[in-house]
Amino acid sequence: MKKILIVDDEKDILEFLSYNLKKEGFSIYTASDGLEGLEKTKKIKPDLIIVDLMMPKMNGIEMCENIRNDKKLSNVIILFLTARSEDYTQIAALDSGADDFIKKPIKPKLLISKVKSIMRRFSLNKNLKNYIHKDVELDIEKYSVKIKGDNINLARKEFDLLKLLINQPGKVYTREEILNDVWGNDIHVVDRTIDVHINRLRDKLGQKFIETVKGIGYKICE
Amino acid sequence: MKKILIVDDEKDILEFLSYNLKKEGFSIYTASDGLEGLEKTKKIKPDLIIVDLMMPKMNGIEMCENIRNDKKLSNVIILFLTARSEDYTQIAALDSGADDFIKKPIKPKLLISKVKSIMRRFSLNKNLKNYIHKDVELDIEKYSVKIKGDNINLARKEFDLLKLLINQPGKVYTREEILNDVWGNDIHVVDRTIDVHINRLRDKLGQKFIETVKGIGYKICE
DNA sequence: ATTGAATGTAAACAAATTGTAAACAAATTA
DNA sequence: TAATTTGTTTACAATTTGTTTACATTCAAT
Repeated sequence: MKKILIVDDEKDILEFLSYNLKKEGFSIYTASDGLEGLEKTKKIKPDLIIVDLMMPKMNGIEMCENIRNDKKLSNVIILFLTARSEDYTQIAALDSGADDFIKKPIKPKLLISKVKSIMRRFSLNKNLKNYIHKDVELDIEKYSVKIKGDNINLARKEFDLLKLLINQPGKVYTREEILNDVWGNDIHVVDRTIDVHINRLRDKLGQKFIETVKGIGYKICE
Repeated sequence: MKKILIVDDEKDILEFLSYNLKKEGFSIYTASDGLEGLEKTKKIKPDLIIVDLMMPKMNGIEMCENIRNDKKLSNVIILFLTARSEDYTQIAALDSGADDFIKKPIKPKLLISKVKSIMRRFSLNKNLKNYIHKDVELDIEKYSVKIKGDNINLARKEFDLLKLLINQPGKVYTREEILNDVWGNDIHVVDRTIDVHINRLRDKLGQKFIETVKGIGYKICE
């Protein structure tokens, strides 16, 4: 389920947006100022953030800049809430890395349509994602993996396998899931093959990065 | 240079937008109705389209839907021009695949900021004039390549291939991407042809400039 | 502690991918 | 037109990657 973080100092707006977006099946999280918003962004890793331009402590633009400067958060979509069409503020906001605007007063139908539309648009480019977990950094576009900044070499299957597991560190992937995702439905290999690849990954990533869950499958340690 | 197609039936607006965007260094193409817009989109393959919602023959939404249904054109960014903030029209437009809106009356500064911002977001540095990476220097206009300042001679395909790869050093280009970009959608050659050209490039640029990513494709070493 | 299933691991083998040279075709130039 | 350059295909060698197997080890349940 897609996660949306809403950041606004006005309680009414938080509730109004929460209500309307929850109805559409999104997981909603809230924060009431920029600092809290930034913290929750790091913790929750939402798919999309709706943030008010004007807030106490840290305004929306600062928050946006902070997020854009953090490699780990670079995939998130940011929508701004603006009171009126303040052109110059918008320019600053766009330059800070915003993806779109929603103008107050907020109209539910347009809001939902906009949120869905922009998510759809972005999910098209989702194979450009990066994953960072602990010391391991995975760049899909470059097909490269770094440990503590040093490049290491993974064979294709090893890469695909790691890519799957690192999607959700902590989640146990069963052998069946792994076979389905990495090998596909058509190709049939003995499931012990997975073990061999896991083994090779451990050689390259360190023994403690991937954990065995006996009788089930494998997971990446949180 | 980035190509922008502007589609509007009002001549004044075409000229106004053309003027402002040309000043910023974009290549501007125009069309005066949806049908013409669609045709020119296919022919020109612009990076971005600015299209009026209300037009004769084929309106903006229909045109947008047509474009979004064509796989070959799916990367283009579409901005809508709307007369007022007509919410229901906007919803339809978003659902049809629009990326953003510009509201009339158009304010040049905001327009340009918006165009640049959205382009930055969707595609990085394509179509620059010169590329310099390590000792290799590539001048698109002169069709020339220098290594440590010395001119070397590349055949056309070799040049096109290098031009693509050097766009994003480190990014792995799959054989499919390469075929699409260097040869185009229509021309079909065996993909081993790429290997041969890579080989020749290596002979000329040095063996270590281009790296093989087995099972995926090629990339330029960072 | 014993047992047996699950997993780790090394090695052998199989398959796939790429490098490379050479032959030929097509395009360009003189 | 002939000569030259460029582009494509092919064949085969070299290399890398993937899979299986066999045996060792671990771990949990008894």
